[in-house]
Amino acid sequence: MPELPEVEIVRQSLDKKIRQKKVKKVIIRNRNLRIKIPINFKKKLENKKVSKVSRFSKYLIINFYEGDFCIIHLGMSGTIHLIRDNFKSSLTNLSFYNSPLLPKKHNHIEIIFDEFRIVYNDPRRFGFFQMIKNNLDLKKRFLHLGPEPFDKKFNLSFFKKFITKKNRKIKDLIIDQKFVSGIGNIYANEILFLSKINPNKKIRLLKEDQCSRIISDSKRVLQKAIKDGGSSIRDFKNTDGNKGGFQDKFKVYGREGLNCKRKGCESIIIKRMISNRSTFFCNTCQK
DNA sequence: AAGAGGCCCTGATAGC
DNA sequence: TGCTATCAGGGCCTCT
Repeated sequence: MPELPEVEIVRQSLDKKIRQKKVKKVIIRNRNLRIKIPINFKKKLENKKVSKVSRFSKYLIINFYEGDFCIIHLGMSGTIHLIRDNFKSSLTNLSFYNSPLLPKKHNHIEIIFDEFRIVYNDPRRFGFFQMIKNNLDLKKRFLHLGPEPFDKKFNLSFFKKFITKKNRKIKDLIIDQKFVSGIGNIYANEILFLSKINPNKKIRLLKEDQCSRIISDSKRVLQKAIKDGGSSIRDFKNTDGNKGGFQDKFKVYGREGLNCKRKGCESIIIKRMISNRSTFFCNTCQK
């Protein structure tokens, strides 16, 4: 669920809250995430001061003045919650668990600042936290990933390098993070609808203008999602991506059996499995 | 060696 | 009511 736009929205609100703040204390409630939280994790975070929160692809990056970084990936179901601590004594008791904003189960990590804490919740445990010790290691960490859709490197000549003699379906290519990073299943569906390309289309059969179209529509769809989601968040409410405004604007995702939204098209949206993911499209206007 | 498919995990929902 | 099956899909892994 959290794809690049959702992660960017979390980044913006998190950055506003914790920039220039010092981590006072870390509590590990449950170490079991995709990467098990190591014993020394607490030590590596405590007493460090946040310079900013950045992002690459679907990864949040907490930058510290000490020169190291904390990467957070939300996986499928990770959410970050801001809980205000009204009393200093709440550092040692659990009264804040009465907050209606905080789920009762699956809270894994708490990072405590003065007057508030952020709580990482993740029922399915596909997310993870990881400390990175310096800039060089951070670069290495993302070396296997393709450019973001907004990157100048994501252009026609780059695209064409990936399509020679390939028997892959276009849907499979654009959710491949080694090709372009940040696009997940939902936005892949939306991008291909906007581009009028059938998700089953073999990439070797794509015309040049269709490649260009996919490139520009990727940028367009993600940028609009960020704008819509960004305008709907205030303060730091539940950062579940589905709470943003974009889900009402899906043209195809989740719309199996409903009318195609393209003007003049009278077909209905169908659902097929492609690359083991649900794929929604109009078989009439997506060629 | 590219591409298909499986696995990790829990919650929501469907069907009997 | 309570059971089982299926789906959700990001990233990584294995198999052919």
